Amino acid sequence: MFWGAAKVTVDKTSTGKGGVATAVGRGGAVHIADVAAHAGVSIATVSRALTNPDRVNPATRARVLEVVRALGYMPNVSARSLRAARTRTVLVMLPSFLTPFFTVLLKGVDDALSELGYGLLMGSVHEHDQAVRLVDMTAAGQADGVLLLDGRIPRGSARSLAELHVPIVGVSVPLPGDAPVVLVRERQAAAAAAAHLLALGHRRFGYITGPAGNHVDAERWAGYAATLAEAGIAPAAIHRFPGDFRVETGRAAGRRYLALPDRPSAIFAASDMMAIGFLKEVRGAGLAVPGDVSLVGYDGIEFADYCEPVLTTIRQPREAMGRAAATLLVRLIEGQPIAPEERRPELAAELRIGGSSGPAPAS
Amino acid sequence: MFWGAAKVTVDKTSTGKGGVATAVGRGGAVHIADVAAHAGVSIATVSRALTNPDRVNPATRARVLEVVRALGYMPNVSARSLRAARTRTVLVMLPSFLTPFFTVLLKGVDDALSELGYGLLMGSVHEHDQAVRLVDMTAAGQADGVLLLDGRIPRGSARSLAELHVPIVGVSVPLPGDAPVVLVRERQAAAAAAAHLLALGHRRFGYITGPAGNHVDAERWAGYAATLAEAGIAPAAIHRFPGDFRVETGRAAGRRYLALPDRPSAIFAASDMMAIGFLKEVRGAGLAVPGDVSLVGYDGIEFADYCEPVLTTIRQPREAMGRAAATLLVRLIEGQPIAPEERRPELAAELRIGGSSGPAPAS
DNA sequence: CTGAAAGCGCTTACAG
DNA sequence: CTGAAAGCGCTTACAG
Repeated sequence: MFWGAAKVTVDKTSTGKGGVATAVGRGGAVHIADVAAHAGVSIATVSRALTNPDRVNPATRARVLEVVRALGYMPNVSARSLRAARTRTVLVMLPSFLTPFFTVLLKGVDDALSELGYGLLMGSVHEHDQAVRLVDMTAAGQADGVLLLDGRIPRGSARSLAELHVPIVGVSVPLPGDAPVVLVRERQAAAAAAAHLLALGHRRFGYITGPAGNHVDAERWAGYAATLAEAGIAPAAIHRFPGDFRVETGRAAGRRYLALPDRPSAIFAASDMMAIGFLKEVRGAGLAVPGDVSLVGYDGIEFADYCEPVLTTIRQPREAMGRAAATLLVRLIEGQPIAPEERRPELAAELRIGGSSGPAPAS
Repeated sequence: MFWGAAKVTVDKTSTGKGGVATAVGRGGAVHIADVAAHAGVSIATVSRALTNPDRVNPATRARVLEVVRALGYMPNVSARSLRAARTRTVLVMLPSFLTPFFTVLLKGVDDALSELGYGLLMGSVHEHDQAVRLVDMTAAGQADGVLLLDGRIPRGSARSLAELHVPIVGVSVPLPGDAPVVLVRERQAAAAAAAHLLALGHRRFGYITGPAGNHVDAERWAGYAATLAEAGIAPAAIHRFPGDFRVETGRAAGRRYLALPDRPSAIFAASDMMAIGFLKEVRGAGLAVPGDVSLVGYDGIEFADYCEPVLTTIRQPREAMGRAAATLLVRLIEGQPIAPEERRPELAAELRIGGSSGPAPAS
């Protein structure tokens, strides 16, 4: 699924027993020279038949491919990469802990990459030295490009990355220069959440934030606050609960909420995980959702559907985001032209109304 | 995080601007010859200073490493792998869709591998040709060994894998021969679930199964049924709902359950995801959990804690499982001796009582 | 402890 | 359309 050349050499055909088992059995030690000898051609021709089929006489090509199949030959990846100076592999930078959000994004990336004949190397972003390592790995010839899925990458590092001419594409993270970035219309989506809550009659609002400096958090807040402002609610009147997208900070927000003298009746959380944490705490304290407080999350993870009540949320097109980013990166790597207007695709996220949001309490 | 040699050459040191930026800036084109020239030694010495530090004079080594740092040299991975005939990379086979269960397992794998200086290549197992591809990839020199995390691999393929001498370690999946496998005491855990339900007074039981032929499903069923049998409940009297670990099949089980004339009062699901799906359906139909039906899941995913009510479940030591498997595989790859009694470690899984299980209804 | 040299398995101009 | 040959960037016996 992630090794492009596999399409050429294996698949259903080499599943059989016969010569294959023998060949692979002795340690996968079938080399291009073996194929050449069996097919009665030079190794150059074998190589071409595999990587540039149309530069080889059809009959010769057929013979070579038949021998490849019979012997179960698989080109050595290191040798190929070394010589060709490209790995057909992409380094995907993720947070060290794979959340349900990234899991699905990654599936989109994996599927697209696989179709394009590229492999996937995963890199977890731990505390620091992130960007440095990215550059190092690509510079060391381990990958042809980088997919930045983790918005937590510090801006400075992203800048140096771009300057270092490593093909890079971001998802929901602004990159300097003209590096392609797949975006989501965060403001629009957050505005829809605000409009939904306003329509239910709410007038006292809260917001559970993402981590400081995070791009999507800023956008979500901007869309939410702007729409509320249009309805006469000043941003300063919106109670902000600090969070970092994780469930624990949602719980902390819930506890802070419970301690408030004058509680908002509507809460918008910048992630579903935080909404779920908040829900747990306030329901645990005996509050009714949405009877006492309405709640809207963000992301649209599967689990939102299994909350009690079902979480109203903004569904991000995670798989499409991953696919779009992977496709752009491969085009970038392969030097295909990317028009300016294609560099910042903005995908739509949609409000999905569940049971966690309802009419404002009479109060 | 997944590239061993990074420890030698980079980390905090090369973060600076100076020469590094310049060197990396021109495309990472710093080669071992550049380092050798700057340090006034041969490339052989540079190579040794990096891979076999103690075979180099300390003063020479220090000088070389200083130049490496200053130039930001990173050995080319393909060249190194090609020459050394090893990649220091492990291929991890996973289901194509990363569930919360595998996500955490993978984190354990990643952490351990990283500490051991190994990289991680992810392979999703799609429908077929799975094992073939595994062998192909390792045979093609892309990885030094395989970690089998997906119990769905057909036995036959696993057998051929083992016969092909590819270093392989499984998690919760029996492998032929003496290939190491990290196991969990499934029977014991399932027995604990049964004992818990019996203690609550239940006498009518159900079981939501895993996919047909799955090893852990068989073990869980065996432990559950055996314990119930000791209490006088014949296995044939346990209602089996077919499932495959995924949430959808849990929902289907819920619908079947609701249609039953004589409903069991206690259900044990072979996965949390199925328990969550079941919960959703039966609560949606107005049943009370545990008032009408008690529910016990399996896995201990985080989300079990956010269900309403909190799911009683069997918590598997996912991270430890991943770490153990990764460690065994590296030992196998590096030819270190592994005593027979170390080849099948059995980790404990523990019952975690939540709110989804309660006293049997009076009826 | 260090260096010169072979060679890992391929791909790719360069001829023909 | 095909082949001979160079060479990708390293590591590793082999000498010294």
